[in-house]
Amino acid sequence: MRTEQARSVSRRQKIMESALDVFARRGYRDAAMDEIADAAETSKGGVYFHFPSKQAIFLALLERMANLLQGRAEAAMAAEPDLVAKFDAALLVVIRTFAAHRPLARLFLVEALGAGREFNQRMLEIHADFAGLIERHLDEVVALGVIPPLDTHIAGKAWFGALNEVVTAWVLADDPGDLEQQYPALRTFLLRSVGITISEGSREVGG
Amino acid sequence: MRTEQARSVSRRQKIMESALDVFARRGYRDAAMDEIADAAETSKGGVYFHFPSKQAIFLALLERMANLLQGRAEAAMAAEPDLVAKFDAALLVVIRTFAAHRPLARLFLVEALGAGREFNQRMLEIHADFAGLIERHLDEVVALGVIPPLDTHIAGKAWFGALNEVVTAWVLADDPGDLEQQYPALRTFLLRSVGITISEGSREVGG
DNA sequence: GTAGGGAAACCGACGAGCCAGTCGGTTTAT
DNA sequence: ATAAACCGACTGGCTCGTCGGTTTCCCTAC
Repeated sequence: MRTEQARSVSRRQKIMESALDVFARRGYRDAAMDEIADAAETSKGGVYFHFPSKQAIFLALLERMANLLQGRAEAAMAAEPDLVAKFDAALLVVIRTFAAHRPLARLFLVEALGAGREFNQRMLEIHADFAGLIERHLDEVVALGVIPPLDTHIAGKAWFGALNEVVTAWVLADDPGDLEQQYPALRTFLLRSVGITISEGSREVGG
Repeated sequence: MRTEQARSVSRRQKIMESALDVFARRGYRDAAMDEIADAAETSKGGVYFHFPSKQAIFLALLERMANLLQGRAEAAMAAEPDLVAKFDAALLVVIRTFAAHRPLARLFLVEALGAGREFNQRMLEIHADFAGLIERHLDEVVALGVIPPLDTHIAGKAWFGALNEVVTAWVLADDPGDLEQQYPALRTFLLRSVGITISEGSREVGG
């Protein structure tokens, strides 16, 4: 009973890993269920035993990624006392997560948008969640008087958009360099946009 | 001869309009050539007489849009003497263009990303072109000492990304309001990010 | 410790639908 | 008459999801 459940969970996991791989390689539309099944060393029927549809696999992958990112970012922020340091930690965590998982980043940032109407609503929510997270923290910082008042709603969206563009460009590049190298400049830019001016070297990016 | 060419050109135009409509309604993958043909009041063979493939139609649409936007933005900038005013004009033109053509904006910002690997490269170039345009103008402004030095390369990308996110959210929203209302806040945000602080009312948005 | 029953997990051929692009033939304009 | 423009049935290929059947696993009874 216990072992059966465990096996089922691990099969499910394996299918998700394989699906991620195939989706990342082919894109959502061109990923065939047969190929996902092969990659997971099972059959199409086996895949359909664990997931009701192709869409469901993709959605599950999307949720997992969103939760992972948001969880990591919030944990990183919680661990830092200083407000600017909180921000740095979150930005760095997101950039490093994407840097370490380019196919996944591609899936998340590129394929998901164009995969079909069914996914747009969910993507919109995910974007809004992240932008909202930023917005709330900015509100906090404004309330404490650390930075001058500003439209935090648009700032949240704009920050998210800026980060999104930088990572997306890296994802699509033929010869992507090290994404993390873009962190200092992006950090400076974002901080300045809300009225905090800091010399770039004030925090090391050491790993 | 003259009339024949003119007819051919106008047929081509009509096919592009119809294709834009169908692509915007269904998305690239789900848009059938038969439907495009019907919408253009012609047949599939007729469409294939004017375009070699489905991809080619989409690419033509993409180019047209990119040229239109870039042309309008540059013209708007050229017409303004003041540096900040140039920026305002360009931003406003882009926002208004998208605001007036939501389906087209959807196609350009959303569908194009997931339409297939063939389009990613072109999209990357288009993004880079716009970011580069911004970057060059920022360089100019920095050189004149109007704003403090900064990494204009990342700033170009970030500006583009911020604008992109705001417009994309509007494109995907169930109940999109007036995009142009987001202009003042976005403008303030972007200007502040490069070290220019201006009260929001310093330029009216009147149409 | 092992037989056997039942359920969970798995398999893969098949049905059914979809659609880009082709091509031989037809219309229209000059 | 000639060539550009147009038509639409058809081909070839693809793939999601189904379903009847098979295997593997676990648990109980003896």
